[in-house]
Amino acid sequence: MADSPLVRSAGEIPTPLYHQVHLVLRERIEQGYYGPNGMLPAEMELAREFDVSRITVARAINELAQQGFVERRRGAGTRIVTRDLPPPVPANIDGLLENLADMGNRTKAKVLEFGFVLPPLEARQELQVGPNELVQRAVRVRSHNGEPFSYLTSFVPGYIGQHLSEEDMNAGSLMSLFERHGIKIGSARQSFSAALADPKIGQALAVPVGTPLLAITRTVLDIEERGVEYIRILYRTDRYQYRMTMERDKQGSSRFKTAAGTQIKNGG
Amino acid sequence: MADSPLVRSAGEIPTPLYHQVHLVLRERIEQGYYGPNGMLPAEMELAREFDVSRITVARAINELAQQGFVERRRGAGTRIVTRDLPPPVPANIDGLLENLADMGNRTKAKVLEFGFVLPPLEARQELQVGPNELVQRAVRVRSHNGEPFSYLTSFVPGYIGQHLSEEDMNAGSLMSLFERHGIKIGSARQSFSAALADPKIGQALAVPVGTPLLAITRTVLDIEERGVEYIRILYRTDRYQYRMTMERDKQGSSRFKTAAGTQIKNGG
DNA sequence: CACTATTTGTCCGTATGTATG
DNA sequence: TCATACATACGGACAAATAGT
Repeated sequence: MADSPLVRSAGEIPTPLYHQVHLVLRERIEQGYYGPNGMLPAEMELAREFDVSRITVARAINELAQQGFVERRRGAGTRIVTRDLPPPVPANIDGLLENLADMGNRTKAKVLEFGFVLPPLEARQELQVGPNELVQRAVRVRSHNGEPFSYLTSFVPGYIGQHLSEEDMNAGSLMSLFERHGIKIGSARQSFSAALADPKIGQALAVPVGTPLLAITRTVLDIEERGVEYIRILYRTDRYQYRMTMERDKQGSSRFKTAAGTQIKNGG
Repeated sequence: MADSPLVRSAGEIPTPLYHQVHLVLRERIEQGYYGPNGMLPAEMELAREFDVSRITVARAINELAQQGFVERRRGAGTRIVTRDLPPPVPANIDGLLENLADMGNRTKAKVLEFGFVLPPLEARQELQVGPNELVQRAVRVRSHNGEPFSYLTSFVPGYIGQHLSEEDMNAGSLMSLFERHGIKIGSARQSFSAALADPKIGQALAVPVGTPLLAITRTVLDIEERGVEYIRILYRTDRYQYRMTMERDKQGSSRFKTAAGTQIKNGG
């Protein structure tokens, strides 16, 4: 019952308490934590759980009500409004899979920033470029059916980036662009993490600040193991999922053969 | 030069101006916008650029100085600190990889909740069990070197769960337990998302409420495609990363062979 | 119908944080 | 550095609506 503290402004992140509570409640509602057509716990109960004052909880809930997530009635409590039609589970999961190279074909990218810069540390390490070597940096937002779902910051070594114009970045996949310029993709490694939307990213993805985002960092190498692209992608989790399947190999060992793909969710 | 506008609290997002300025400046420095060993523009200049008061800019810069990104000297301006000595890349990345079955061996799990329940909707769908069929539910926290890094909620069909005691859940991997009871793991599918720590999870993982977490949802099937386990895992991103490598196959097609693994980060 | 417990709605006073000029 | 204005957050108090007995 002793709960973990929220981030007081004494700490690191100066985000108002009521807004933090708001975000957590919003996510719970969307995840079905309180059930469909359910009731939110009473203000006092939530105040105890989050260890804040009732007024702070009330303000968080009022914003939920203002956004149509709940309905409040004095004396009766707070009812969760059922957003019609819970997102249908796709009938054919595998049919919706898209691999890395296909991604560009079904989506559109908009270039927000473009230029040649001295790369940040991680990019330098991953791409194995010198400390004073310029790399091409691009910030883009990728959309599907006009709905933004990912925010990309990419770094490409200068000797490759010279051949890529800003218009190129608008186009489909970088993979096909690379191929066209004689660069043979050899391998890629990527890692998964999570991050919060800050004001800039939140605006670009049309989500509130503080929304949790899936973060994928990827390094692409050519067949001679030279760094070709270092990219960090932030995904809206309500519009995008990274899926993978693993199958045991025939030997029955503990190793799995894996296949990865992504799924863009249907409109919400 | 024209930058995206800051978000006044009058608008949607209640993030202090000085912190927004702080974030933008920090990113510029990391991206090399002002060059290495460069000087930050004067406070008044930045104040004009961001259209805020000089004091607001000063506060943002002071936080940068406190975090070691810049050095301030009265009358001389603000100098960007180059931090060389990049954090050493682990000598052997692949040596740190752990696959699914190995996970249990190096970590300890603590059972927080344990019992037989009617499963929530997604669990029922994934495991293909009837609406009134009981399944075993367990909530655990997994730790490495005494540091919690993941929060697991698992569902196992009743006919399997009968054979698994609460003590079993403390032990190593479920995979080896399954094998011991004659269940042949066939395949698994998982998807990646992100979520926020609520008070309960925040306490279990020792992070503040609102911390972004990597969320992995996994369904394990036996060789006859029957659901064996449905599990949702929330990971601290500062202590855990999910990595995967992809290698182009020999045909040169757009398909990749993938191998996945996880890395528990060293203590911070 | 009244009585009560619960819950939301509203106000006060106070303290601190934020942002401006 | 100061004065000012506004936002945030707290505890306390009370009123008003609701549901159950």
